[in-house]
Amino acid sequence: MRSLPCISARQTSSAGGCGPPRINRATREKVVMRFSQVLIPTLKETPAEAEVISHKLMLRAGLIRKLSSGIYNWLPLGLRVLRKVERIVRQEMDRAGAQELLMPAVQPGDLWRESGRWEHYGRELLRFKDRHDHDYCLAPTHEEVITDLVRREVRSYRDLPLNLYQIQTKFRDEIRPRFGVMRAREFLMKDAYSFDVDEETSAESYRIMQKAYRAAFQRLALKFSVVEADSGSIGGSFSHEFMVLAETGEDAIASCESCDYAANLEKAEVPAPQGQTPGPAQEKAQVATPGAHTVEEVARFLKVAPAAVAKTLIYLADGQPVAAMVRGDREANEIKLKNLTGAAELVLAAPSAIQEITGGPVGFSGPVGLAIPIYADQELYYSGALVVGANQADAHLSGVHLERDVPQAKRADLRQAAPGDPCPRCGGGLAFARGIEVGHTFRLGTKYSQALGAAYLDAEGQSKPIVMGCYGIGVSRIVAAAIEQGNDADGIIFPMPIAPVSVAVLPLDVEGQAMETAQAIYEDLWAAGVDALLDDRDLRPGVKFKDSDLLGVPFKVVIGKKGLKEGKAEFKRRAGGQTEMLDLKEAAALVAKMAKEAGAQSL
RNA sequence: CGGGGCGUAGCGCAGUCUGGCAGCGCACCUGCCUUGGGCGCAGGGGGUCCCCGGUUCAAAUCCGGGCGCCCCGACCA
Repeated sequence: MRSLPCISARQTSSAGGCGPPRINRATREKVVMRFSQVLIPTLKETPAEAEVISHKLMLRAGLIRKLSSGIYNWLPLGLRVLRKVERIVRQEMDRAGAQELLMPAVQPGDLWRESGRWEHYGRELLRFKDRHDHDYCLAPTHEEVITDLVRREVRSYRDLPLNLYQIQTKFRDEIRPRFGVMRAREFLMKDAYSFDVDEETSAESYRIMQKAYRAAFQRLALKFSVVEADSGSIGGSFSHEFMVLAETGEDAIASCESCDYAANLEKAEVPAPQGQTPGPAQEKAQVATPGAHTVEEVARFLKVAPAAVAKTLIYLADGQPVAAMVRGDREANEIKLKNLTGAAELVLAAPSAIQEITGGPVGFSGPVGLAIPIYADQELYYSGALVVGANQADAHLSGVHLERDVPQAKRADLRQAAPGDPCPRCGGGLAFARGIEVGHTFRLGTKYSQALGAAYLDAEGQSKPIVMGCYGIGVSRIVAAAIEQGNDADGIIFPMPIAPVSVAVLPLDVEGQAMETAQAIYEDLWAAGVDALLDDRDLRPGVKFKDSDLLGVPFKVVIGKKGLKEGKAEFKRRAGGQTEMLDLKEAAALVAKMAKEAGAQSL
């Protein structure tokens, strides 16, 4: 029987006597994954702060602990998961030809002023001053720094293309951190930046990253979907999001049932209705609608369908009032409106502002006579007679025809896609799902290279701006996303490639043959390149089973009296299935083989 | 930032309305027992009742102020 290479024995309180030899503290180069020695503070009860399942389970399994709102400690087992995710991402980036570097988390404000984002990024950018009273910020992303680096070091088209990435802690002062590490303020992110001579080669770099992302998420064993997305404050022409599909996802996704079109709901295009727009059907007329504020109330009062009513929403776009109109039974898409107005900030106007702008109270706004920019959803042009607010209390206008009565309105795609809408690409049906954004790829064009003067000399000696792309993966968020996808009543079910350990070895008796056998299997597994956790605690079997399940360890090897009598170890998969009896002599080798086939990699 | 809620032992909570010994379960420590799915019995330790101020003979409890956290809405990997 093997024994550990320790010089002096260490006893744990739980063993309470002459247990098996322990690893010497002074000589522990050897990996220690003994439950009694690792900090794994599992909880029976769920802390009150957690709402979603991944957050609850990460706390209960002792993977993380909160330090402050949106700021977490990663405990030993949680860190192992994080490191495994990180390693897969790193390997796929390297494979795709990207080069790893590391940039500072603390960055000078002046650089952000140069790109214009010191003013535009908003409160999410955590700013502070150093002792010399100079502005600094905690980096939420690294376009400025990487562009600054490249503009200094890259001169010639011969230096391009270039793809640089890092895996680093970011800080975004989220308005409302929630769901544990899912939406934390401090989080671990992989961010890559590509630099190319023109749009064509930049598109190729983009394709390479897309491919690397697909490979990474496949290896992470996550169910995901790639969708078209809004590029938000990062900017650029277009972008894709990688969504892990989960009911609790914060994003809604629309995808075509016939072709491969898929988009974030906030981006999903709505095609214009078919056919000719009708002419005016009625004369415009004011009607009394006492107390009818909502579309429902107005429609019921006037005995028309909600679709015959047009909502007029008053927004402030960078402080300037604008009106947005959608059909009464539709939802306005604020992202689309924001992009149409080109505003950095778009908020619904407060009731007092609405009164001031329209002359009427909330619920009675309408486009007729409004002296502010008006954006009207294209669908509204297919009605010959709309009901709209009259900009005075208790009154609406009926028979309104947009082209006749509101000629200055800008016709646009302004509403949220909804069930029943056709696919904007092929006309097929749209399906709706929810997802967690774990990756985002952007074509940046020359936005940052022009702002910061990152240029190269082409073969003719002409100076040209470098064409950029940027590519993010939320490493810490993936851990939460994986748990959202893999859990049951007993706890986490980790995919093998990112499990904190691949195998839990449970001796049901911590003295004698069971413990010796378990320890031998534990060591053989490590020797075979499979990481294992030995539950050497002197506790009842039930506790060990529960903890092992809670932690989501994919494989379990149980050594108990029953099996030992027959020279067998018991093997069970966390994801389900029958218990198998393995011959003790080959148990470790067999389990190691199965673990590797399932994607196990020792950390 | 707006709206709602919470803050009492490591965790989950009761006590607060109606001021009067600071409690329960789990966890932890000791002993016994038990040993195949969070076992049982006995004993024990542990409190800035979030902080500051006020009212009162007396404050976890009432009043004022502050801080922290969670949930619902607008931002993002």
